[in-house]
Amino acid sequence: MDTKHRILDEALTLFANKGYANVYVSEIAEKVGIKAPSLYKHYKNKKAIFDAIIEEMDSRYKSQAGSFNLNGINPMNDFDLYTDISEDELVQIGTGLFMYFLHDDYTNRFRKILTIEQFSNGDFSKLFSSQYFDEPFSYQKILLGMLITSGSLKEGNIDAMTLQFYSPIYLLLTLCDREPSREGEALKLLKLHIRQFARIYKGK
Amino acid sequence: MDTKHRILDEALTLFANKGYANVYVSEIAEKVGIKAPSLYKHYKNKKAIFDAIIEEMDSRYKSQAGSFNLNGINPMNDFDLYTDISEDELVQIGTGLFMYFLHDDYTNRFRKILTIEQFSNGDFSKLFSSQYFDEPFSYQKILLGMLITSGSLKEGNIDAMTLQFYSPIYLLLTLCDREPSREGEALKLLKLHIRQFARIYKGK
DNA sequence: CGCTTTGGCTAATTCAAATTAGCCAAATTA
DNA sequence: TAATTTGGCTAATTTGAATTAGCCAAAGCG
Repeated sequence: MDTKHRILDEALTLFANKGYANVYVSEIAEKVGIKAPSLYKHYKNKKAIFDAIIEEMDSRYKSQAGSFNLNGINPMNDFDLYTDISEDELVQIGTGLFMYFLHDDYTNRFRKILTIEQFSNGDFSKLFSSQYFDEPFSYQKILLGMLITSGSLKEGNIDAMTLQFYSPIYLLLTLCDREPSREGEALKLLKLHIRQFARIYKGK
Repeated sequence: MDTKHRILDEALTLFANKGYANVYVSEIAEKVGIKAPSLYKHYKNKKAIFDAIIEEMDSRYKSQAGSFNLNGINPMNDFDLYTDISEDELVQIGTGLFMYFLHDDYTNRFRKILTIEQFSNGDFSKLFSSQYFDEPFSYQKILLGMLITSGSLKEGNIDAMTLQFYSPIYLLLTLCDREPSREGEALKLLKLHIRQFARIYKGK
């Protein structure tokens, strides 16, 4: 990785943990292993570093389309995966996705930045909501809808069901972002949640 | 309200929306209607204003004990309220609590501050988790436990049930904090959620 | 009523962080 | 290989927000 990218990378980590205003240019430089003025050979100023991060975040987001899907595959293609799946498999898929979102290098730092900056910037609010509410919600709603249609799941208010399936994942994700040491506990709860959800709604 | 409190109040609003580091002392002063140096007649420095806010937040939190309870009443006392309650009443209580947490002047600004500062400060992480995860979780777990014991709710994994009941409330609360214009939508979903939850788990 | 405290103001001052200037060696390239 | 570009450095400089100094009028009070 060249210096320009290392700067982005270190800045991303720092911004994610302390917020833009609390990070000094000199801190970023130190992490990269250069002196502050050298940064200016790569970026016009501090804001430009931040903007580059946002742009990167944006382009990754767009390229993966929906958020809570598998490798950018759309719900229709995932259908087979979920149609007649065992409880254990469902737990596997759920925890896999959870772990990916929790630990993926970019995903988790972006999420923290969005969390920190969400109130100060309308674009960030929108992006946050889209990425962590609307997209996963609509994706999972489609999925649950198909499972209901196919008879694998009981009928029920689909929005409520989607909310009940997704919200715990979201809650536990934010818990782990905040207190990584609670990951084990979160994972246990996640599994319980998925199993319970499956049991409640399984069978017509 | 005297100047000293007005400072606290305006600072709270500003910190909640932009984060500590992005708020200038001069901004706070302007909102209060005085000049920046005059602030120093009331507080030693900027940090002291922030600390005063945190102290206030802390003392309010402690005085209300558990978070997601009614007026600081403990679960045992709330028991009667929930024991044999209709679906409509449950929706009323749920939305009432939600609206309170969403709109209460202090509660909602404190929550935003915690959200913004949670990653940079271990105390805030802990406080956030306690206030928006552990406390409401354990409170509601007790309540659900009693409802199960009394036969009003079906058996099921109690942790999973608690998570499924509480998480949507949390998710919708954070959505509204971020995008207040979506309150109507959130409220609709909240009601659907409570009804669906009641139906699924009602009757032994 | 005179004295002191309070809380406002304007005009500095301080201080730290961002940025610029300008030098230089190594890498690239024509 | 000579010329240029790249990317590092140290030593300023700039900038702007926080804070201090010091003045003053009005309110409180002995």
